[in-house]
Amino acid sequence: MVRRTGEATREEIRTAATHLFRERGFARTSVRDIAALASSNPALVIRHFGTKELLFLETMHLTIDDEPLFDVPMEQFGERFIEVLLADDDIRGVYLALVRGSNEPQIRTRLQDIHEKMFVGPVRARLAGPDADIRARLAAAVVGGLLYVLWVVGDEALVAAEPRELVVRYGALLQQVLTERH
Amino acid sequence: MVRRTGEATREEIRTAATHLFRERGFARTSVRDIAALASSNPALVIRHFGTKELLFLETMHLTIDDEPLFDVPMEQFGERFIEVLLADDDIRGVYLALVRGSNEPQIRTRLQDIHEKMFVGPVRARLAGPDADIRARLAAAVVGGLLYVLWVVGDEALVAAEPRELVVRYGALLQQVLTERH
DNA sequence: GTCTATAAAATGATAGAC
DNA sequence: GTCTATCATTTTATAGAC
Repeated sequence: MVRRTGEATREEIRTAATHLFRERGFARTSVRDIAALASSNPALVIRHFGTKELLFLETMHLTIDDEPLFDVPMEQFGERFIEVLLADDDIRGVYLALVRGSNEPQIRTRLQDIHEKMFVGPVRARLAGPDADIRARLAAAVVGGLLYVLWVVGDEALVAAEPRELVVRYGALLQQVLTERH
Repeated sequence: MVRRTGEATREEIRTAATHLFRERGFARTSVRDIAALASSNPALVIRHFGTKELLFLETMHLTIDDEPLFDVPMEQFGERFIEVLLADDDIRGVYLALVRGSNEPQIRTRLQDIHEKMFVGPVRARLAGPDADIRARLAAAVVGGLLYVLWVVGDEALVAAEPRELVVRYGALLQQVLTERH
């Protein structure tokens, strides 16, 4: 067997780090906290992952299944997109940790990557024309605005609103932007 | 004379703090840094302002002149609003510092206040109907989305774009959302 | 009001025994 | 691979002389 017992420890540390970074963010999570939750010790955390920041970058990532998830008619894309984003529980924690940690250049770069792949990409794939890129980026700003207001700012009226109402209203709004009837 | 020399020191500390908090944010600005820039010392900073966080809250605020600035026809409001937000140099630094520091409950509360007064308020004042509040909040999310994408994420294509093009395109987009032609 | 000196605590990371 | 002990630094905040 090639497998070593270290692999299990490594995985426990990774799990603990994922949990804590999502919950408290980068700055408020210490290497000691992670070690404690993983029933390990700080030295091992560093030994396995190098630095706290490398561990953060290794755990804080997001992916989106574009093709299968958005196999809906184009006129329902706006609503469906918002629905998927708000339904996925992983997104919120990772997103918040990245936004609040974005003072660190590496973390900000990760935020850019995720923004590009999760927001800009899916939208641009559904637009055409010479200005498709900038239109997609502005539509992605609209999408990001909802997550920002719900999760970073925490607009109390919107947080307390019926999720379905948010999906319908903001979905329609996004759709309107994408369709762009002048 | 009632004025004491302490007032000048206090003002220098306030100025230094404003500058550094805008430039580097809360976490990356130390009381020592502020004292050094103010040609003072850490003890005096604390003596005058209590804690670093109180000093942060005293310096990081924004106001908007609603009435005089938005004295334009309603159909130009969207573009004008975006134009004003992007033109004001104070906003960016304060906004970034608040977003990145929003792990701290007090800082997040301040962000909520500013969001309410700067974004939700002006928009809602121009909407009517039973759903004016939620529509204003969703439109404010759209507005926040642009600042978020430009300043927090730093979408390189948008940052590099002609400011005028952003104002025109995103202004039209916001206008469309406010006018809401179905 | 001002400042030097320092307290008190927390942090990321490392050395070296096992 | 693991862990104890600790280094080295940085932080906010305070005590007390002037």
